[in-house]
Amino acid sequence: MDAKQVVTALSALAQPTRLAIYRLLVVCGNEGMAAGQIAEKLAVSPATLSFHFRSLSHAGLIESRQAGRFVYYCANFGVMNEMLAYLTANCCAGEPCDLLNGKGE
Amino acid sequence: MDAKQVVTALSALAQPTRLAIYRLLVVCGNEGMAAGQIAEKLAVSPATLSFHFRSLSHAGLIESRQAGRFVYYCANFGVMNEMLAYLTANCCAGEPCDLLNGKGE
DNA sequence: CCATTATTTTAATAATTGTTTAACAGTGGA
DNA sequence: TCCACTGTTAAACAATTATTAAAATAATGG
Repeated sequence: MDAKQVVTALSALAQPTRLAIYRLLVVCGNEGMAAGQIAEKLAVSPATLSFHFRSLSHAGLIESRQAGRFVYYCANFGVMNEMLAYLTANCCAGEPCDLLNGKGE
Repeated sequence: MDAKQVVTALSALAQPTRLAIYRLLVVCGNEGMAAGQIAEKLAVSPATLSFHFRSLSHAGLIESRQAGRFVYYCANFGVMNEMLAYLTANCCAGEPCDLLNGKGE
């Protein structure tokens, strides 16, 4: 994962509505949740929601699947893991440190 | 850490120059690096750099200390850890899962 | 097929953000 | 004190982004 992709992912999450969408989907796990249900839960208009889905999808943070009339969205954990790895990699020039809760070094 | 703080932190990192600054400081560890050295390394004008420092500082992601004429900046790992925790918390409704590389549940 | 429900697209507007230039403010040495 | 060095601040501009409403597309069941 390169810097550009990380910026795309961070930008996608750096917005209150999109962060709320993502958090909701993280909790839902692989089942995901239908777009309409998310709209209702977060009190966001369908058009606005769709706009934000696009941003999160483009970043690879969420995925969708159609089921009947409904479109289910779910979080893609792989991209999140790669992003976290990028942010914390090579901490403290590789020297032992306890700064990153066991993720560093 | 609440959603608003997380959005602030994510926004701060969601920009190529600021992400580069942060990555550089993560590698530097507690020593940090002087503003001028960062400007040179990243080929960014002092004014632009200062603008971005402000954003990162406001988010709590970096800290500064004056040493003579120089201002040293270093990463604040605590805020990063809190942000990561927020993003991955309560994954899959708390059910066992391997989606978040051992950080979930 | 047609009516209904669900979601996306488009276009317009308002708000936010990044960069540049120039001026300003500390620090330390001559 | 004066001066060079470091870094910050302020104002102006260009570019990007979020939101809304309206129209368009897609899928289902009668």
